[in-house]
Amino acid sequence: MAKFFYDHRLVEQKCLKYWDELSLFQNSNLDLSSSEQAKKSYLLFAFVYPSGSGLHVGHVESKTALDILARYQRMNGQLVYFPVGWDAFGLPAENYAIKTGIHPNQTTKSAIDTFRQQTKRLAISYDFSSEISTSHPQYYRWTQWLFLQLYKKGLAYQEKGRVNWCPSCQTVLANEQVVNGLCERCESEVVQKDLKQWYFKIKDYQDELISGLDDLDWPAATKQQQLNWIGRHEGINITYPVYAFERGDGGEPGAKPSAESITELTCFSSRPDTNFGATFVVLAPEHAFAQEIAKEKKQVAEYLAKAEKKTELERQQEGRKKSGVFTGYYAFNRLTRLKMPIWVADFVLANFGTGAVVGVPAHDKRDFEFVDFVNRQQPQDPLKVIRVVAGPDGNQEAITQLEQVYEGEGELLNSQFLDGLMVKEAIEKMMDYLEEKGYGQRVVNYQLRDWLISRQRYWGTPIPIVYDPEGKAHPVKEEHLPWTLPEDVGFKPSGESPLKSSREFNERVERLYGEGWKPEYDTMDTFVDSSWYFLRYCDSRNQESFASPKRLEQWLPVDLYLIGREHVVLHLLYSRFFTKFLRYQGYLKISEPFAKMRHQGMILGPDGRKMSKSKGNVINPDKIVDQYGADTLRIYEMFMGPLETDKPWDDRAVAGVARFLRKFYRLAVEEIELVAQLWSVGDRADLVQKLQQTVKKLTEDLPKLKFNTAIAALMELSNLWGKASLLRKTANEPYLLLTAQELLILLGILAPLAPFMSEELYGQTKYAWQNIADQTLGEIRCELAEARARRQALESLEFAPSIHLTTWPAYDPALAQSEQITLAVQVNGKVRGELSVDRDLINDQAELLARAKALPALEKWLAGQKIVKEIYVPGKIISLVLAS
RNA sequence: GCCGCGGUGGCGGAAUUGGUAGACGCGCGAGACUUAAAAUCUCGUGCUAGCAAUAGUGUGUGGGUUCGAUUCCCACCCGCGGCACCA
Repeated sequence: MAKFFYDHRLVEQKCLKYWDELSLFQNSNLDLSSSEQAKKSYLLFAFVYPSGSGLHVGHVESKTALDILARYQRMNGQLVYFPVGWDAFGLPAENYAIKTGIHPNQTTKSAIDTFRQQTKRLAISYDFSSEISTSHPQYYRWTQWLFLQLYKKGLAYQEKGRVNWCPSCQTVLANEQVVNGLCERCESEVVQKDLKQWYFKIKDYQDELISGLDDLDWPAATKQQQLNWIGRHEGINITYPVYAFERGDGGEPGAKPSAESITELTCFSSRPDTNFGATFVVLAPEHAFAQEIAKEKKQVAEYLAKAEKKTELERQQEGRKKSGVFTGYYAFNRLTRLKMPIWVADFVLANFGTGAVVGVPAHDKRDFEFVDFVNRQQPQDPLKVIRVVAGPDGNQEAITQLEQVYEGEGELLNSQFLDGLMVKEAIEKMMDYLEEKGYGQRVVNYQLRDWLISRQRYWGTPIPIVYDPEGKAHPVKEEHLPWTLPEDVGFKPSGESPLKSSREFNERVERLYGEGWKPEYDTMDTFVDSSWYFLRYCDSRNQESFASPKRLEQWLPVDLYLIGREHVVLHLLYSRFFTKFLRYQGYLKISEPFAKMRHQGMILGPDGRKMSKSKGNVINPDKIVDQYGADTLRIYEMFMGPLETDKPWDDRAVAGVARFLRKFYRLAVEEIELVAQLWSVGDRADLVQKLQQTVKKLTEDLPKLKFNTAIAALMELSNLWGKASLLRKTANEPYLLLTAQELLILLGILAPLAPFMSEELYGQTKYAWQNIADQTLGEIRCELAEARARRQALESLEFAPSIHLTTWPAYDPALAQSEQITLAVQVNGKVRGELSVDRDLINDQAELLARAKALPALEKWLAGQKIVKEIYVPGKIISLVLAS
């Protein structure tokens, strides 16, 4: 029985060695002729950070999915490029170095080795000949080159900016490392600090980053998230003159300002229709006018100081609780002729719009909350609440409580020339009016900020900038690239960038640029590394440029990008930004890098929660491969459910997949033997039809990434095959269930999913049938003439060196259809019977209706009833409607 | 609060230009093999009633359109993900 036992360890070892010898799928031909170009397929899997803990079952899912597609496409004659690389810079390796003193170079290298070996073990058909790593000088020299191009065009600039600072770790933290206002690592409170930082001017491309989304085949949710992040808001900047009224002086409706205006304030509003309800103005603490007032007014200065000191944690804990201070100044509302007190409050954001807003408490919850705060403080001089939009039911009552604040659509009131209009029209009319009067100007605002790329970290790409003795920044000369990351640094956190401690780095700069020159000590955000890697893949060994124009034109855009949802905002935005920039510089012809994108779901622990070491619910893929083999792991993960949803792990279901593969193997080996021994084909019409249907199903499902249903189809086939095999065992004379050709078809469709087992069975087939020529005809139990013919047929079969180099089997649509069709027969919408007929009759409505009505099962439903309507949906259903 | 996604057996999930709901797998039950267990194999398995044929019922809830709704429309409930004082 040993020959029916699939020894996955042995087979996998053998196959991996064999594929290595064949260099299977390595050294992809990247220079395509124009006729080949139409068949190119560039498949991209999200860049992997090679962590110390090795490959995760989540990686296995997405890598396998793309691998199946890659193999399927190759078998269909497409020219597939499926590259691999490592997002090797980053914090964990550096933190590990801080803890242990082991250099990140070393830990990263060994982590990559582990990942590569694990990936190969899963038969992921990457082209390892083009492998890249972001920490390799031949990669990051081009990251630096990209920085320099941006610098030349003024898109990389330096500015003082707010950063998250962990006082305990003595370092800057990325936003993602701040969890609820606390440092991710040591849980101390994060403070804000002003540091001079490098930025990329992504805002220059904000409109294109919106419009570019239109034609992409991306999940709608992903596009929406990009849009939300960019946050485009149309509105109007309204300018108000500012006066220093005394309390109680003038400023009542209709009153004229008693003095000349001191200055003007501009407020951004997307709801100018409500301006007749505006009763105050609020400035962000960082607003220039607020800063100016602080010089003369102690209270304001104190408030600004307090706001400045507020940590992210305090801000979050406060929630929507309002605070603020009165400036003593008033803005004049030229529409209502009302004086509007100017306050400073930290609920207004400095970096959106103008940093100043006009308060309409009746129609904005935040404004109402602020009024609530102010009127508690100074009940003798309350801020007013004026309703200017009626509720949906025409409700016009005064607004005195937060719950009544109305932000929706409705009819305008108390608004002079806007009265009676609906909000949408009123907005337009008011904007026209304000522009005409010169009180305002239409503008568009964005939530998107420029990209802060400086990191006070060691393990990253050095920023290629040097400073002259006066402290002025200069770009590193291109001939000095790669601007190598020094190795002689201390890892103990000192509050300064680790690069500062490198003697070699400082000496290098003085040697190359002159005495007193200093290097930039910061490194780049690792998002910079990972936002152009798909370009480098096109020509990853090029020494003269980041990739040759020809290669870039041939392979871009990426045909399918499979990526986790966690990268949906920043990574994609940055990659698109670089692509657009390089296009404008003439390096690229495409304006969007990823034509089609899909997201894999998360694989959850058996308890249904996210896998994590602390929860102890992590599944180690290596163990599954050891126990069941790589094919089982691959197929199980594809069978769990749709690729894009989150799915919990189930150990018992893994065993189910292993059972399926073992059974398939046993049946195939059995059949291979018999094909070599005998010729008579038994009764197997069902099986042949099922085979055809299965080929059809896989041909349709695999390109759509619907692997779970494809695998279910294969299981159905093997169930049927198993039954037929069992039946054969009871027969007197053995017969064939599948011919040689049919068996090869079956192995062919299994190949992308189970590359090891299919290869092994293909090898056995080849061996058994090639040796058949040596057998004497006397051993073959059938008619001599037929035997000759069959043997010739077998000998004429051509075998490729590997099943993975064979062609995807075609199916015969006619054979895939069954000769009989089954129609459901409904009476008053309920299924009451079934009608089986020859397919030929499918369009013979009269005959089918007659037969349906004659069904015995329907007798009791139709007896004595009158049929008022008869419906026939070809091939599907017959519906009879009775008189009620 | 806003945006997005989803809700189908004991579990993972199939099936949507509206046409026999529950494919496939897990689990469970029964049986075969075995001294026995494991493994393997066979049969059964939405729920309720019935020995059974069968009938009723059933895709988060309520309503609507239709001969017919998991699928379309309206209202609501619940869960998940993202953003969050963006004026």
